[in-house]
Amino acid sequence: MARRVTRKPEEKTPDIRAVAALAKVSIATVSRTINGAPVVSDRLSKRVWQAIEQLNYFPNSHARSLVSGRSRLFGIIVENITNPFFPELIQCFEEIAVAHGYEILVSSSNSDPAVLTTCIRRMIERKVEGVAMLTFGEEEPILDQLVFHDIPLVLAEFQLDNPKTSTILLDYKTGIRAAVEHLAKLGHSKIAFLAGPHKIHSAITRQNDFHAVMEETGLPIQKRWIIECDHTLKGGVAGFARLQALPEFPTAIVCSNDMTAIGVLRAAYLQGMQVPRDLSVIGLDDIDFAEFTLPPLTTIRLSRADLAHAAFEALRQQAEESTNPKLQREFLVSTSLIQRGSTAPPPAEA
Amino acid sequence: MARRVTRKPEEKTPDIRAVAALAKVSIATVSRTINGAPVVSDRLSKRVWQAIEQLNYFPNSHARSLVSGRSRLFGIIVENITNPFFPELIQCFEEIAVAHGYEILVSSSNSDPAVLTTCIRRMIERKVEGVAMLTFGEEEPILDQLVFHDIPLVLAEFQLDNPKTSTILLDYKTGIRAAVEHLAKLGHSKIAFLAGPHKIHSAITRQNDFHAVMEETGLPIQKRWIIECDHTLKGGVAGFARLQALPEFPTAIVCSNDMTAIGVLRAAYLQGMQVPRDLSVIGLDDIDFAEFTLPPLTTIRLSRADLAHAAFEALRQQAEESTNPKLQREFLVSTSLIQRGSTAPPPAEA
DNA sequence: GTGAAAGCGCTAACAA
DNA sequence: TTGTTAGCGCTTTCAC
Repeated sequence: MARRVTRKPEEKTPDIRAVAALAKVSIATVSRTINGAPVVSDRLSKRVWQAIEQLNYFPNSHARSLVSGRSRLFGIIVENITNPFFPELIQCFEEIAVAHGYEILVSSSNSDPAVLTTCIRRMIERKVEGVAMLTFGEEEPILDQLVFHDIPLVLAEFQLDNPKTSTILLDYKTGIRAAVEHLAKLGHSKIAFLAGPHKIHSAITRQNDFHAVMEETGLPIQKRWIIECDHTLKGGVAGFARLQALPEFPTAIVCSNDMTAIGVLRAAYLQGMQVPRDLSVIGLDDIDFAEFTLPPLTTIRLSRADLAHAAFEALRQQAEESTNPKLQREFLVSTSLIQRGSTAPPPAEA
Repeated sequence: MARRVTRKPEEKTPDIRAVAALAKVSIATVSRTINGAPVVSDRLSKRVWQAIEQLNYFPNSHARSLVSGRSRLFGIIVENITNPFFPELIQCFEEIAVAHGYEILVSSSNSDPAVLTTCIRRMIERKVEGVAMLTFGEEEPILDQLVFHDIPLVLAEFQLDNPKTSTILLDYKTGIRAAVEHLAKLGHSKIAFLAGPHKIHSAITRQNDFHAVMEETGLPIQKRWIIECDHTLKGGVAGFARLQALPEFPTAIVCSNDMTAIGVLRAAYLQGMQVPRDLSVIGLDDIDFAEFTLPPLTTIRLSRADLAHAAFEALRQQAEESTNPKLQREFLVSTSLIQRGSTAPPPAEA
C-alpha cells in the first residue's frame, strides 16, 4: 500500500520552497505543476513530482485558500444527524464532493436557532463556497448572514430572492399520490396522516401535499386524523396513541417519514394489531432500514442520491460558474412508491 | 433573532483593516480584541466590537490558521456513517468540539484503504490538529502519513509507538462478562457469538473477549458457533442462517454489535422462533434504536458520550499541552449490560 | 516556459 | 497599552 514514510524530528514539515529547492526550480513552477497549469514542461514537471514524492510534501490548504480565495469547502447542515435519512444523504454528498475535489463541513442544527447561528458563523469563517440546508424552518434571518457574505446557498422547498440561492423542489406529490391511490385501490378510505413537526418547511409541504392528493382522489379528509408528530420513532408511537384515543380509527396511516412509520408499526404490534391485516402503514423516505422492518415497510422513496446530486450540482454551479447567465437555479427531485409488505386491503367491516 | 444584515453589492466583504479603520485603531488592536488578549483597554475594545458589529465582520480562518499554525480542526474517521452507532458518536464529538472552539471534519472510510488514503491526505492538507480513528483495521502504513506530519492521533484499541498517538482502551470484557453471566444464570450454556469483520481491530477484540469470558465462566465453547459476520443487519440474518445449518442450534446468541443482533431478531421472527422464549439475543453498542426493537434488545452498552469525550480529550491534550510531560496517553472506556426483553431462560430440553 | 515579486488576511514580535 | 512590521505558504501577475 502506502510506502512507509519517516522523517527526522528536527526537520520541519516540507513546504513549497523545499520542493522547489530540491527540484531546482522556482516555487512558481512547483505551484503550476501541482495545479496542473498547462505550461510546465515535462522535464521540469517530472522533477517537481519527484521532489514532492521524495519529501512527502502536502500543500497547505489554508495558504492556498487564502491567496486563491477558494476554499473548496461546502457546508451541509442537516436537522438531526441521528435520523438515518441524513447519514445516508451525507454519505452521498461527501462522495460526490470528494470526487470533485471538495471537502465538506457537516453540522447538525437540531432545529435550534442558536446552534444554527454558530454553525453558520463557523462556515462563514471557514469561507465555505456554498451551504446546503436540506431541512429547515423559520430561520430566514439567520440565512441573511450567508447572503451577506455572498455564499451560495441551496435550500429544499424554499425560494429566496437572491441570485446565489438555488432551490430544490421536492415533488412529494407524485409519490404521495401513488401511495394514496394504492390505498384507495386496496379499498381504503379511512386514511390518517402523521405529519412532521410544523416548524420544518418540508414537513408542512408533505402534509399539504397529502391533503391535496386526498381531495384530488375524492377521498374524505378527517381533520382529526392529521396529527403533528416529530419525525421520530417515539413520535410515531405517540401519534398512534392519539389516533387510538379518537372515536374512530383509520384503516390506513400515511406517515411523513419512515421513522414515524416504524413507530406506528411498533405501537400497532404492541397493541396486538397485525400490520397489514388490521392496518396499512406507509412511510416516506425509504431509509435503508425500511426494507427490514416487520413487515417490510411500504414507503414513498425520496432518493438520497438524487437529492445529494442536486444539492451538490447547485452549489458547484454557483461556485464555478457564477457568471454563467443561464445558471440553473431550480432543481427537481421526484418521489415514487415502493410497495412492500405493510399495506393490504382493509379488514372487513366489523 | 439575528438582526437582518444587508450590504451593497459593490462593497467587498469586510476585513480586519476595515474594522481597524472604522474603529480608528490599528489592525493589531483589532486582532487582540478578537482573540481576547488581556491587554486591550475597555475603551478601544468597545470601539472595536462596535465596528465589528456594524460591518458584520467575520475573521478569515484561513488567514488565522496560516499565521498562527493552528487550524482548530479535528478530523474524525469512522468506518461507516450508515451504522447508527457512528452518527450518534459524531454528534457527541461535534458538540464537545464546538463547545471548545474546534471544528470537525468527518469522513467515512468504508474500510477501503484507497478512500482512507485520500481522506487522510485531505485532513493533512487542511492541517487538522488531530485525528480520531475509532474503528480501523490493517491500515498502519496509512497512519504513517499522520505521524510524519506530526498530527496527533487517537485510536481505539491500538497502540502506536509514537508520542503523539493516544489510545482508547475499550473494556468490553466487563460488559461481555455481565452478559455471559446473565445468560449462565438464566440457565444457558449453549451460547453462540456472531462476530464482526475480522479486518477490524475492535471486532477481533470483542470476539477474543467473548472467548476469554466463556472460558473464565467455565462455559463450553463451540468453535462452530463463533461466526464472522460484518456488523450489518443483513450480516446478522446470514449469521443466523449459518447457525441454523449446523447440527445443533444454540439457546442464546451474543452479537458483536446491535445491528447484527437486530438481524438475528428479524431472522428468528421469520423462522417462527420467538425471542426470548425460544432464543435469547444480546447485542453490543446500545444504539438508540435498541430500545425499540421487538422485543427490546438486551445489549452491552458502549457509551458514545464516553467514547467521544475520551477521543476529544486525547486530541485536545495533544493539541494544547503537547509539552506537558505527564500527558495522558491512555484512556479507558467501559461497557455495561443493559437488560431488556430479548433474554430469558432457555426452552426446556426437547 | 520559467522566475521574481507582490500580496491574500491575519498574528506575533518588537518598538514606542 | 498601542502601533508598526515581518511573514505564515501559497497563487498569480508580470517580466523575461
